[in-house]
Amino acid sequence: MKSPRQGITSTDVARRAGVSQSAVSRTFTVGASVAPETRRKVLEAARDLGYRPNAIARSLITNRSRMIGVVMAYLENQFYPGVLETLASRLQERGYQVLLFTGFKDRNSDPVYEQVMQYQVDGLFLASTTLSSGLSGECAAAGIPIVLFNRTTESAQTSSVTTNNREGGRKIADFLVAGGHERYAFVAGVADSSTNRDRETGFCEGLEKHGINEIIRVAGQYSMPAAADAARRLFSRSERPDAIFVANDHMAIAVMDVARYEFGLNIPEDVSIVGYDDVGPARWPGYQITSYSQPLDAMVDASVTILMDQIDQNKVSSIHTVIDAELIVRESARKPDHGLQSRNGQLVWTG
Amino acid sequence: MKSPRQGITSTDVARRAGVSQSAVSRTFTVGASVAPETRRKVLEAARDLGYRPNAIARSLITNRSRMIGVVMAYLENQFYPGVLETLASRLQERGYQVLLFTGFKDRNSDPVYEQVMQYQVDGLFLASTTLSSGLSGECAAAGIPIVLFNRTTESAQTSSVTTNNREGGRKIADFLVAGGHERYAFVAGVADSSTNRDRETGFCEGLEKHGINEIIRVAGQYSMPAAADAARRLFSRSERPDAIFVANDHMAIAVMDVARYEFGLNIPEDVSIVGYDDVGPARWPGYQITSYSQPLDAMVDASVTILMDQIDQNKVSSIHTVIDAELIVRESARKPDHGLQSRNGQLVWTG
DNA sequence: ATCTTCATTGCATTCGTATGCAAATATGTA
DNA sequence: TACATATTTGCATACGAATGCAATGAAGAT
Repeated sequence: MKSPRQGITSTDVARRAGVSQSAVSRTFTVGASVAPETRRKVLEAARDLGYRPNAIARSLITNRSRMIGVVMAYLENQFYPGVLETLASRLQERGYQVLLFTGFKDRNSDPVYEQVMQYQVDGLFLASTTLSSGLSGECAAAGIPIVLFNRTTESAQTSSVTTNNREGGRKIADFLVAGGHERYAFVAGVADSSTNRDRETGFCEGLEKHGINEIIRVAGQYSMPAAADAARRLFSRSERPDAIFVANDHMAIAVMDVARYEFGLNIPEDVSIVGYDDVGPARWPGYQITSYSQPLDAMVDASVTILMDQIDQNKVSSIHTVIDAELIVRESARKPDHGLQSRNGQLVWTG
Repeated sequence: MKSPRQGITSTDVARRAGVSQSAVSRTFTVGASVAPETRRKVLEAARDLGYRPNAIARSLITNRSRMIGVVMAYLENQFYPGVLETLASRLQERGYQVLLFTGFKDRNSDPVYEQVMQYQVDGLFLASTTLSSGLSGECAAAGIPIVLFNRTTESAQTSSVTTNNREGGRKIADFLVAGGHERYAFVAGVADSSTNRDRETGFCEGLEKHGINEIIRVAGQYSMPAAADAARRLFSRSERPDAIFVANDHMAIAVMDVARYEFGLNIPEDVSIVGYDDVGPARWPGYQITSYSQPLDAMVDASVTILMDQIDQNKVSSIHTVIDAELIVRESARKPDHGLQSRNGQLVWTG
């Protein structure tokens, strides 16, 4: 039981070291002019007192909080915790912190919006389908760089990092056609998300190119229960599809489980399933999902680069980075007899 | 392309509204004395200018950042993203933000430690096995309340929230014995984590009570690959165990996969597996893990309460909250013919 | 010894908001 | 109307660190 609650300030250190507060500040500022002897005295005093620079006070005067706002509506889809982890890691390497906004699935997201603006974040990493539009306008006006992660928009003042979702959809179509399927289905994510739209467009384009014009489309809302429902509808049809592209792995898992445990189907003998993201469970022996891999590290690096550049140059611009990705072939879909290639231990579809 | 980068301040608003800066501040401070008419003028001016209070500046003067530092070494175990999501949600409801520290699996955690201290967090939520000891001492000295989540310690100045891990271990022992097993094994987490230690102790106690003194112990390090290795060792023994308690579900999944796909074992016919946490995948049809459920919401609520109380009272104390939990019975372990009870749609072991 | 040059240092101010205090105004009472 | 009381307001200052500017001192050049 104690309650000091008032910290050691640079002035305290200065007094003990017998120098001015400025000298203390300069000691903790890289590139500032301090004599070696002064620095030594300051560091000693600082150590004795247990001094740490107050990041809040620094932020006020420098007008830089060194915090990046990270907005992720939910973390249930395993893809996002992974993103968060590497993102935090990369940012911390550069001396930036993560101010996290998440868990507002159902609640109103207005407060989030207010908080983001009040905390003077230096940049914003948006990985949430909702509220992208509102925030981006306001931030652009405030000169705060934004990067949309795994989604994009036409807005002139936000940047984005995605994989080539449209090409991904196309390649998946090619792959499934090469596997010799007959009835194709698509389990969609949230309809108005750019990512879902592009994957769907690409998939349809790809199938049409092969003369396939009938695609059964069901909505999975990027959620497991919704995807499971969608799967039930699919498998209850008289003409059951034998090739299903599910807009992400998170939903694909639900679809596979319904296929196996509710309809007794064998995968891939009875039905082929292809996912997107290549999340952890996709690699588990029970799933082995053939999935379009989103290279997480590269995507995060690209995002961080965009943010840092704009912060350093103090100007907001609109950069859209599209990362190359591959279709990793595992066991959840029938394999074509050509176009497969082994690349560092993984089988890849090269068409 | 633009670069304003200088915000609207309370003084700007004051000028436009024809009042003092104090009046503006008071308008945005709950409970402060402002005449309705003044407030109206201020709010109007604020809206016109797009003013938002600067949380950084406020923190400096109030000596409260309204940020809680959250330290989670890694998010791979699905339990933690769930915790993070509800925690962020609860904190935001109370006007607190989450400053997240994660992704330092391999890297040195010293910098993390420095950052936490510099950012003047009002409290600290520690869900990381490592670095708990170092941080807790320093924070206690600085008067910052800490709560250890899902781990505990004897330190007089930190609080903790856990389930009754020891009793959990005991109940699992009872359950497995009631199921009529013969050879028992334990797949451990990180050896020196309090959580693992308690679960193990309870499990051994429970078995001994039934006269079982031989338990095969292998180390899983709370990681899937390590747990898979551990499982391989277990199943390669001449006398294969038929009852395994795995210290958490994350590892249990790996153990089950190895059992099924590498050793062709049937679960629970050939081997019973019990996990801990009751994470999302434990409920997937392919796993259906019998697992000791950690009530996430209750644990988070308890943690938040502890932190908020101590922040409000401005004193650090040591509170250890132990939450009641239950063994949820599913299909990964042979079921006893007694002691089971259905409770809101789930089967629970009541011994 | 005198003058330049350059590195260090301290002073004073600044960032944007909150708040104690005293002044000013409004409200109620006799 | 005069006075007491309650409410509202602005002034001035504080929070902790960074930084432009001028002063100081040391080193080097002549």
